[in-house]
Amino acid sequence: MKAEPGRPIRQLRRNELPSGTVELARFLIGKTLVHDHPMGRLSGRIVETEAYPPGDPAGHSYRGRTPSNNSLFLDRGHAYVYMIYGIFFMMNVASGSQGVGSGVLLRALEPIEGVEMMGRRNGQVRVQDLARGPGLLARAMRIDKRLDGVDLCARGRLWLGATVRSAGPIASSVRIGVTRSMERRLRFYERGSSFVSGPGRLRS
DNA sequence: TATGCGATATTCT
DNA sequence: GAATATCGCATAG
Repeated sequence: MKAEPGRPIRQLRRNELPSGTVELARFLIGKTLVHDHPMGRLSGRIVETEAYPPGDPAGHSYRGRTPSNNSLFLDRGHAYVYMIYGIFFMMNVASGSQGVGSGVLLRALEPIEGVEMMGRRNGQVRVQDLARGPGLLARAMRIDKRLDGVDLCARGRLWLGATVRSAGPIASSVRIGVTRSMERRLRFYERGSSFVSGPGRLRS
């Protein structure tokens, strides 16, 4: 892997994270997700998120705290990782205070470091597609259930970093794939980014 | 470009 | 037994 940045990425402190779920979802656009993997560093610029606020019928915390969704109830800045459809993992950033179930789903990244390791096999996969969509994002970043509950603001393998390149205009839309509260515009993305997921009409 | 469907495991009813 | 915050492939327009 090529050591890319001239300057180390600064880790975000918890008190820099906005306390509201929607605010955090917006805030995270343009920020960095870093995984210091044994095989090398993987990092990417967050370009698409979705908010799942407290009391949201579409949120995993809606029916109360269970062993599987416990991480959503941690203080903001903790990772909630779960498996879906038996195949993919999804990563969220818990957004509430201790005991409040809410989070922000990370939906797409612009790969920065470790691009080769992100599963680009013999140039078949375009860089734009490596982390387009929440399932692909987790796969590219080598995120699985073992990272569930990790504090992204503490020293560890997985953490949130400050902006590397400032974000362009941020647009919003309805969320993708949800079947409840379908009208709420809780998806946020960097307008014009070619790394954003979803159908064309939800990317501009 | 848009829509439909199968694969697959865990959780909850 | 049903549902699921998905993806990739197939097919049609």
